[in-house]
Amino acid sequence: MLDPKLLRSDPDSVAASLARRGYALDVDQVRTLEARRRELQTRTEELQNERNTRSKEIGQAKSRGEDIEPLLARVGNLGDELDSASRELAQVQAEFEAIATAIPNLPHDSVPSGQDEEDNVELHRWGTPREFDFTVRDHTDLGGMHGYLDFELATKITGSRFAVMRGPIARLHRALAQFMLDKQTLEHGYEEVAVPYIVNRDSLFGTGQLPKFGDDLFRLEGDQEYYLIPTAEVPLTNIVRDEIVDGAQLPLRMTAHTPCYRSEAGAYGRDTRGMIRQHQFDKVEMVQVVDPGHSYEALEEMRGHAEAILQALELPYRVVTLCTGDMGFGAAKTYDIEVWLPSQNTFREISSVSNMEDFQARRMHARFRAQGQKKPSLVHTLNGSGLAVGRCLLALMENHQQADGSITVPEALRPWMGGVERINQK
RNA sequence: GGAGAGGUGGUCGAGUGGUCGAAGGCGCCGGUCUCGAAAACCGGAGUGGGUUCGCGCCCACCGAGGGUUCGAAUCCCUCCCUCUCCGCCA
Repeated sequence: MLDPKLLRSDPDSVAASLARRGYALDVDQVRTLEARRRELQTRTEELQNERNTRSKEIGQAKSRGEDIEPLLARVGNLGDELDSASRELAQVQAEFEAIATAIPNLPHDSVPSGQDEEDNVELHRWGTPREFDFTVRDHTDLGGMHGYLDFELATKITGSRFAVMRGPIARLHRALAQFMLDKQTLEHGYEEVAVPYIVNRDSLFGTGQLPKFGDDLFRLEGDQEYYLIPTAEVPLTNIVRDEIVDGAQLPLRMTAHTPCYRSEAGAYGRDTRGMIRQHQFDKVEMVQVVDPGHSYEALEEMRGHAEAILQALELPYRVVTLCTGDMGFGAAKTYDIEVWLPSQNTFREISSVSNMEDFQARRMHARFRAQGQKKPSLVHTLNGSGLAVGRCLLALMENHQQADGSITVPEALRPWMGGVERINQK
């Protein structure tokens, strides 16, 4: 959520900034609502003041043993007037709120303008895609050779966009997650957190998935309004919801390995083959809660934490700065890390690292108190994949495949694979 | 599933219709003392919002939402949550 004060005081420059990301803010509507709000709020508060004053007088008169009848008469229909005024005010405020919570974050000045992924700007590349002297198999074929990766089975058990992994591939998947967690906790200073995979509406509102993007979520049946998490960003970031953190404790660095559930509504027909786009996938997520003065340093740092995983796994990748049109709802700036996929002869997203600035913090009322500061201020929140485990698995299979279909385990990963150097096809 | 207890400020905790935004403790900030610190003592400070150039003034907030009343932390209703015991269970 944007700062409502900014939205009120300077809707024109807010609109200009939003226009960069293709969002048309109805400035006239904001102005009209704001004028009405001001009028109604002033009136309501005046009436409340009057009621309070009169009631106090009655109380005092009563305690002195005086007759309160004349005072009661003076109250008249104050209550009715107040009622209608506050009702109208609540309505206008709700309208304003509905508009405000649906507005995406303002892009940072350093974010390139653009419409879609075509306009993203490459920052740098790492590694060189391998030259293969045999016909490259994609991960679906590699995994399918001996039933280590079975999509048909998953379709029977559940439906489309699910996978069953078995044997060495299941182990490789597990090893990757463990490796990533250890890297983030032992080398990059994150605290490992185990979180619920089911969250409530408030949490999803806090990180920005609700109210606008409910279609992308799996909602559970039952009395409670519960949802499966689309990413560990939700439970991790909501740790600081409604909290005032001691400034000395910042930055908070937290990581979690969780499954992620996405309905992928609107993605029909895209990436239907293989495990690029699944309803359920594992991810190691990084979240930082930082002092606003340091959030862009933290963003660069987190990008490095994600890159370190790919480097250790010897997977070529590139980093792009998302353009204004391609950024997520709550992000002020986002880097995507895209891993090389030989079968597709292109780079595919494997991590997304974003600075949300105070966008989520304002929705969550996540604040901190700086040393010696009287007033709490909003924190900045950041999140990034470190990394998507499923996509990492398929990237590893494809990039490190051999002519016979076996897969070389990168050296850095072997300790998590019990020393296994190569996954043979039986 | 059954029975009970409870949700109050950064935190703990008092408060059952009228200057209660709320005692007290802890923690925090400032001061005195000290070479410095600790202790002790004195003082200060809730959060959000409106309005004003500003001092300030005003409004809301005691889990959430309704209701009763001139007036609600306090009474009534609905809901949510937490804890304890029993049952069941990984």
